[in-house]
Amino acid sequence: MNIEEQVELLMQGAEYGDEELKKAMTAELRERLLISQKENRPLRVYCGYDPTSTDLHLGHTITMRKLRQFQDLGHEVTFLIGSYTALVGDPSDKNKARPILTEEQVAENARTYAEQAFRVLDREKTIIRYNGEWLSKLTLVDLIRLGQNFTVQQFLARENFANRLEKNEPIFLHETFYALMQGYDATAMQTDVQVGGTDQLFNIIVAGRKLQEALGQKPLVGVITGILPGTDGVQRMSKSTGNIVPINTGAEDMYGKLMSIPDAAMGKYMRLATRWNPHEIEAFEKELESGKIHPRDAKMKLAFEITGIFYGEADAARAQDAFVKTFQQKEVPDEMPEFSLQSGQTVLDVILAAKLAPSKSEARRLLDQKGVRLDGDVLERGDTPFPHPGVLQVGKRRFLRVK
RNA sequence: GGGCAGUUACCCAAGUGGCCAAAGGGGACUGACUGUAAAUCAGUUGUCAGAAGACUUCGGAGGUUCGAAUCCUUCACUGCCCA
Repeated sequence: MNIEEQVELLMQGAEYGDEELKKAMTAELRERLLISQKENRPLRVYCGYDPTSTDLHLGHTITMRKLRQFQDLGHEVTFLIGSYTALVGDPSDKNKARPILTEEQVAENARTYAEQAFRVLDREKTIIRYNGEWLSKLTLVDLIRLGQNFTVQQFLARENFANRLEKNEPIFLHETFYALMQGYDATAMQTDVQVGGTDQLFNIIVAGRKLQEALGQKPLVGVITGILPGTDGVQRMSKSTGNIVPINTGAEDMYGKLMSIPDAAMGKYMRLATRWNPHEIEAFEKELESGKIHPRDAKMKLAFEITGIFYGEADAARAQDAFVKTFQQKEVPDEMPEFSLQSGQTVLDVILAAKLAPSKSEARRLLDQKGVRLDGDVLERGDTPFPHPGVLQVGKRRFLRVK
């Protein structure tokens, strides 16, 4: 791959919210890649992760995908665990301050976090570090010196602080430390390139670069990945919005969730979550536009690709198969939980006992809405004894083999 | 430290004594249709009861009242203004 193609790939899906900044970063990246090639020295690339939760979703992995691209091009990638920054809680893109975690929680989370990350990253080529390594050594004097590089106004100008100020929501003093700490990470590792989401723009472009300059280092290139919309296709994927594609709930679930994204969101998913390069995506979109490829089939290909990244091709194929059978041919899936019918149990009892609905009222509602079927026939009543063994379907997706 | 405002269901948000299990929006769920768990349309969305109905819920705890999400006291948390 020549340098120009590399730049194109590495900037795929990047968003800066400002054309000038994007141009500047693209130019700096090109320059660094050229130097790297000439000096035969890999670039030092990192992205920091705060192990504030253990359940990763697809949105968490887009920066990992970006790191992987650097890895595949032979650069040195550090998976930085924000063991210390997590103690502060990143105020970025939050309308509320994050809860502060204990050191034990952070350590525990970090382990599971890294484990899941290796489904995207190349384990052999990844350096794992903890920023407590250097942050724990900073003294109060050091912190004061770092603080001298910034003004309160710079922080207040940040969108998320400005928003909170506007809405009369609290901004805690310790939240301002976060950017300083993250900026210090960049200097401690003598970073060439830092990857992060748009919510990290300030931390990377302002804090990181500025501190590096102050300490006599060449300011890093920030690769700011765009936002991956959730399954609703509009809002950013996040747990609190409830629109996530979890990466740990099985191939079938992932495949299905991906098939539920709106057609319009496919472009973002291709650019941010797949292994496809810019040319492949362009060609793919052309086929889609010209009608050569059906949107449904396009989405299936996309779902297959992403599921394959996390579970391998074999499992992705099985998931696709199950999806086609269940939703396109409306067949009953091969595998489903089983339930042994006990004498005297009513339809409601079975639904509840098998946890197909959270409460009796909910189960009744499903019955009323004709959402409960036994071997394909709609069950109208819930208070009657369970008719006969068979396949019980609740809604479109929940199946139970009653014996 | 003083004054004022706020805390409502998964989230946002209306409600200022009975007509409130609580408007509206988002999300979620179900059905129809389809190209798919896209889009669109319709419906549902506290718990229990076959139903009539009963019970629990509006930051926590007490109280006033025949009756409280709504009034009072107090505690906790948050914001604003003043110091």
